[in-house]
Amino acid sequence: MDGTTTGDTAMDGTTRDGTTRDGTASDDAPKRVTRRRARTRARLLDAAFAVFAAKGFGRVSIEEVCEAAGFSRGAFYSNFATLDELFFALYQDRADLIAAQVADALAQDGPDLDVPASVDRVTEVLLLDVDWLLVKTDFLVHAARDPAVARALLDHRARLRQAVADRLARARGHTELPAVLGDADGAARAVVAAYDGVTTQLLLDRDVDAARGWLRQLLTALLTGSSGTAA
Amino acid sequence: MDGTTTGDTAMDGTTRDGTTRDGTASDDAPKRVTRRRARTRARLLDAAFAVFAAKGFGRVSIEEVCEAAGFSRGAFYSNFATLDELFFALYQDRADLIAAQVADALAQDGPDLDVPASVDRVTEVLLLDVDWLLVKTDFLVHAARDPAVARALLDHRARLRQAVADRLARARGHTELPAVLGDADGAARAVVAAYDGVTTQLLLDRDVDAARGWLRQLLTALLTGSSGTAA
DNA sequence: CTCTTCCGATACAGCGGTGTATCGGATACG
DNA sequence: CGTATCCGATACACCGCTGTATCGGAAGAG
Repeated sequence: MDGTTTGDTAMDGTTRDGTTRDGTASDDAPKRVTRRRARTRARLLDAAFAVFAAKGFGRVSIEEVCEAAGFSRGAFYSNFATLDELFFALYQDRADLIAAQVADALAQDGPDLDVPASVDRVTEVLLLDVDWLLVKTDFLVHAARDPAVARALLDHRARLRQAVADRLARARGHTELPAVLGDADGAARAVVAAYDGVTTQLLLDRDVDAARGWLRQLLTALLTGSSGTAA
Repeated sequence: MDGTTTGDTAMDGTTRDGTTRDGTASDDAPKRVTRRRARTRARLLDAAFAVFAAKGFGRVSIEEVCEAAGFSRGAFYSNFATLDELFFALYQDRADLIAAQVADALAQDGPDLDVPASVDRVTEVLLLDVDWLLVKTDFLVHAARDPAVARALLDHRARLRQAVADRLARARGHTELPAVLGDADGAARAVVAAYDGVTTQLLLDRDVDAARGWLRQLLTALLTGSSGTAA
């Protein structure tokens, strides 16, 4: 998880660090980290996020991203090989961030699970930023047609699901969970599915509060078997 | 639901039937239906579906659609004003078809609801064609950034949800449903959310059978409170 | 401070797609 | 069967964007 791609799969991160017209060998060890470079890269990623959220990945040109970031195309081509590559990096960064936040939210209460409280915290994190959901869905659509990208997304989802499953398993016995969904992993899958489902609706009506309340209700229903009202 | 758009909102279906260089008034009544026209339009739509499914709406040009349909761009511009408009029409057609199939599947058993059987039938219909799910998700992404389109999609979803809710309400008393989700409408929302959630996963792993089984399990869990195994 | 290295700006072809205007052949109608 | 109409094919001008090659100035090392 160093930021660059693994190497053997598609989406080969051969930008310029190592290959190109220097002619030197293609070691994946960048000669120097160079501070300025990191800053422009970050600014490019931020600008790209904003532009993608506003117009959708499919309708964005490299030039637009550069303009939004205050650079010219030279900067882009120095940091990325293609727009897809930038998109991938962008997703990776933000997804890791979210995953950490979720893990954090799940770790906050003691060994016995306080379902409503946990659900509230996780819901807060997951449905915080509509722009992120927009970009994430763009990425889903993108991944659905590129196996390599799909794999990365599946990995990320698996990590999230695992965190949930661990949490649920740890609580088994303390708080009784309805066995209707199978083991903890099955329950975790259900949680993720609920999240995805609510996300879809949220993208259309843009009502974050409603989505949060609704996700809470859905999750507590799934996990406890009783309604979790009181918005 | 006449095929063309409502008129006052965005996505104005002004193609050529009524306006353009004829100069005549812009009645939405096309002068003549013209049989050939309908056929080419249908072929364009079919070709577009295939191309969209394969490459994604964002990566498809008008020219590609025409080539796939065996026409030249003249045919396209004669039938649609923009690619967005075609996409909208395409979605409308297929969505109506699916809605009808679902309604049909729901109407098949008697007044008391046979949950597993109904779930099986509906699941079969909804997760039949991965290509459709791909296009549908493209459309979602599209709608998420265009309020007019979002509205159309929300309407369609509302219709589906209503069909489910009606079916569930009709069964109240005959088959006891767990009240954890609130009224029939709440349960219907849950059903839709489960569908959307499973769809997301399916787009990534492309495992239709697993998705069907999983959706079945999820739905029966939600609607009966007991696991619905035996794949 | 000097010098090397690196990075991003600029210039340049070139392609692919768009939208429009025009025309010849197909189609429905009497 | 003739004819008015409609439809789709063809040709044309036109950007917008891409990718590359080159260069001047910033940043780090000594």
